[in-house]
Amino acid sequence: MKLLEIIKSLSNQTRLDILAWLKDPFAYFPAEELSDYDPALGVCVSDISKKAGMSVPTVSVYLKNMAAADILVATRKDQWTYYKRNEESIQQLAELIKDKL
Amino acid sequence: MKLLEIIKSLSNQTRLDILAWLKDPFAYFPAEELSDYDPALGVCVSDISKKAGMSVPTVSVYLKNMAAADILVATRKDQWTYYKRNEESIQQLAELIKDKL
DNA sequence: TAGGTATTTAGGTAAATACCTAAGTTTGTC
DNA sequence: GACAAACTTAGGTATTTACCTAAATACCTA
Repeated sequence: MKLLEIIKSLSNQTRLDILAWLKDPFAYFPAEELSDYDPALGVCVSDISKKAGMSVPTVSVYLKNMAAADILVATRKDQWTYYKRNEESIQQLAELIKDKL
Repeated sequence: MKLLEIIKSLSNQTRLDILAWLKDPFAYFPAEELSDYDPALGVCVSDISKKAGMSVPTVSVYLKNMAAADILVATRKDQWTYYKRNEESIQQLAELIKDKL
């Protein structure tokens, strides 16, 4: 668990927002986009970029970095890449801050 | 507690290191600098900058930002500014990540 | 008031990050 | 194979951050 990498992957508002949106997709994404939502997969890049109001490439890189830091998990399926939160990592991060930081 | 501000105040290695050094000053600072160390105050700017191997102004700004984010507490005494960790804030941060992030 | 030490503020350059558009890749469908 | 949809990679500009030196401020002591 590389603390600095994680912190950097979280150090802008959009990235923090994405994490919040993915915590409860039904509260933040339009129902029609979630018609076949699978919690094991998460939400696809274009839906997230739409929600963020940013270009797909920008958001794609954000997500990729967050996945590299192990805060998100990416799953490629057909032509989509889905992202979901890595809850275990997030809890580990909390523990690390609590005990080690 | 402004999460983004806190995260930004922690998003470089030196700042993380400072937090670690202040957790156990006797393990990281030369004994002679700590001859009248007071845990209620912490360590002064110039000692921290020496330990970091960076200029005093650079470290002064780091410390100031971390204090603005409430992660450190600054105390001015005579011509020195001492910094110590804000343990309560750090625990709050851990809780926030655990429950809200 | 003069001079010294500790710190902060200002101002500058270099590197990193934020975003975009355009171009390429992957995968599915006709 | 041609085309479309979703995504990634490349490449560019603008803003932010890193870090320095120089100058200003604060506070002590003679």
